[in-house]
Amino acid sequence: MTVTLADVAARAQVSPATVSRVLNGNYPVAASTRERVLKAVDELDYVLNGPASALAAATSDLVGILVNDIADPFFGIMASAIQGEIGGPGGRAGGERLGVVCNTGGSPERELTYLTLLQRQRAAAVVLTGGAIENASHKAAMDTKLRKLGDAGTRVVLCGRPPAPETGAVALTFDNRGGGQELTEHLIGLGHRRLGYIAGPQERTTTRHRLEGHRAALAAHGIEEDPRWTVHGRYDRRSGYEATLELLRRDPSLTAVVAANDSVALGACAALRDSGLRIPDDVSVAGFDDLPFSIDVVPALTTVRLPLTEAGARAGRIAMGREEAPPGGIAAVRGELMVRGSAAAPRE
Amino acid sequence: MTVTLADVAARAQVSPATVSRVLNGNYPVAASTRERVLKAVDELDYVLNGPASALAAATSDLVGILVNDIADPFFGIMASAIQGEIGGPGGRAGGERLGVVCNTGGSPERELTYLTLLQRQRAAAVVLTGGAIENASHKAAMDTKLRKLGDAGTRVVLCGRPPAPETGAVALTFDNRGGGQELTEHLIGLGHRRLGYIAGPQERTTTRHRLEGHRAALAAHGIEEDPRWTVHGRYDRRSGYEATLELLRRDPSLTAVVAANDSVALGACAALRDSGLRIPDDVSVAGFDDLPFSIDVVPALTTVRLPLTEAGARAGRIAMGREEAPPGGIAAVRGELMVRGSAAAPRE
DNA sequence: CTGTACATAGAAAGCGCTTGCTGTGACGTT
DNA sequence: AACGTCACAGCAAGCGCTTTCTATGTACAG
Repeated sequence: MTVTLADVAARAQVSPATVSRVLNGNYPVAASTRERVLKAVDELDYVLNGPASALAAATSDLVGILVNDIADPFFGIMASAIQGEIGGPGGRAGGERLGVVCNTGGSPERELTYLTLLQRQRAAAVVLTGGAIENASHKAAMDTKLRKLGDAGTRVVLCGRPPAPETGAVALTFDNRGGGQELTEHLIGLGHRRLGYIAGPQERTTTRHRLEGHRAALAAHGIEEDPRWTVHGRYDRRSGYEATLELLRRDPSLTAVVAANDSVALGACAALRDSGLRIPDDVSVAGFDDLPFSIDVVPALTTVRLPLTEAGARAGRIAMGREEAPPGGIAAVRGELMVRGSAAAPRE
Repeated sequence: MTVTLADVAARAQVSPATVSRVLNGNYPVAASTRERVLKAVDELDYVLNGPASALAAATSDLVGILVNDIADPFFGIMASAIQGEIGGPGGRAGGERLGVVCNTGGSPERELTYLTLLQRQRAAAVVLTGGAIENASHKAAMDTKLRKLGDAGTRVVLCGRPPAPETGAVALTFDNRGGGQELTEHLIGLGHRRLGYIAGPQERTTTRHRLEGHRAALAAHGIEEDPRWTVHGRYDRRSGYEATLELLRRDPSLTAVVAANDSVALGACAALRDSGLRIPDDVSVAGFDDLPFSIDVVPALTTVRLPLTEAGARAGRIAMGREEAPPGGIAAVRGELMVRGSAAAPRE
């Protein structure tokens, strides 16, 4: 029914071994033989049996990409960049690799489940994106899993995630703390003294780091933070809208709103506008990430640019063994402050 | 080094066959035995070897999801919904399935490559989302591939794609044509007579169908279309911005702009605003898809709601064999006109 | 008390591929 | 002229699992 290696071998009048070697190209095969084999492959329309090959070779050509929320461009962009680096040559077969993105939905269980599934498939590499969940037992379980994956020969890369020492995973970490600090310092430099902050979900490293940066900036300038100025929410637009309304309710004298990310910032803008406030005249707004739409909105968003595409591509290359891991297995990726129209000096 | 089925069997004092049966749960095993096996699995921290199992059983637990652009929420939402339905029970193992999303980037070659890779992995199912590319030779190649996949036992589902008869694939098709027509008719009903249209990329079925619907509406109302009123672009915000500027340049008397999708519509809004035009007072804007942010922008977008989540979930269920395919293997999914603030009667 | 049916476990034959090792001619060397 | 050397090609042993078929023990009926 299905065409196998043996069929191709028979047709090309060679042994299965030879066919395998032609397909994998890691053993000398005479040009004429190779040609004959390729012709047979073509004529028979042969498709390699992945599982069989993975079993025999003890590695597969699967590369897993874990994301928190596939519907969020933040992850979409990274996933896209990572996938872009997968599929080129570099592996045993010099062949295509199947880059697969797995959507955890931010759930710790699913994160672990996917890792097991990937482990089961003997994935060639795994890239984990986005912040981690701060929960001791989950972190321990993850670390164990990552170490096992690594031990089994799967290359593990963390992209935009805090490092996990002891697991052998390479980490490309976003400097969320530094970015957050720089952003808030910019606002303070503009003259703002009463700044609302819309944070992401609790228990996520990204949320905590950005918030810490924000607070460090306040502290550095002797601004005492009012607890009412911080609201937690999700990393989406709607959440930004609601949180802003809440912030305004708590303290209408706020002159700036710093959002956990650009989507949230967009929601914040909408809420401010709906409340009859002008941006940046009445209230300044700042985001984080610099997603593509951020330069496009009105007014353009002051934000911190995270090199999502570059970091993703690099993570992909490292995962493919095409680029060396940074010294120590850890590299911090800095954000860049993008000064645009949504933030200006407060009135008078 | 790695723990195998045999190790578990030895530890549990049973045969490998029994362990396999416990794990797959499709053969009677005495409760006490099962317990012993599971205990051994746990103690040894055993992880099934996917490739080996796929080889022996001639099926794998991989489910492929093909998307055009993973960074676009349109696809992200569908992918998310599809994946949500994967992983539950329903398969031979009652076990987890690995839902993997593959990003084609709209490239015909990559589409085909991914399909081959999935075929190679003996995927359990494949869901293709988004419009197809209108190119005879590519379509033929795709159809051949899809038929082969189907013949090999892979369930193939098209979600938001035109049907591919003869391939045996189940199709859930969005009624882009009907939606486009209804939308434009709404605008005409409001009194608009000069409508610009920002279409998506040429050669995509989605683009063509929406545009056809738009034109059908114009024709139905005896409006002769000016060729200057249509501009083609990509399905993103920036493209909408540029196309709108172009439209305005060509004919400043336009009273409405219909966009290929919501992202494009957002870009259009920005361009209009930057041109000093108010929405909807000076120019009405309409989108398509009703992505989450569309209700949230200012003014809220009049658009056609496509039940992305529902359709994706249904496609996922069909792919998993958890829901029956629609009669004839084809179901049309209708869009729903969402009347909101971005479109109003033209002035005077 | 024997015979038949049933429930459960094991033996063993692959699934389709990779790869270490073993030929086997064709060359080049002394 | 005899003998390494090399470049290829083939043999065959698995990789770790599933599954058919068979064996065994137990229960129940006659």
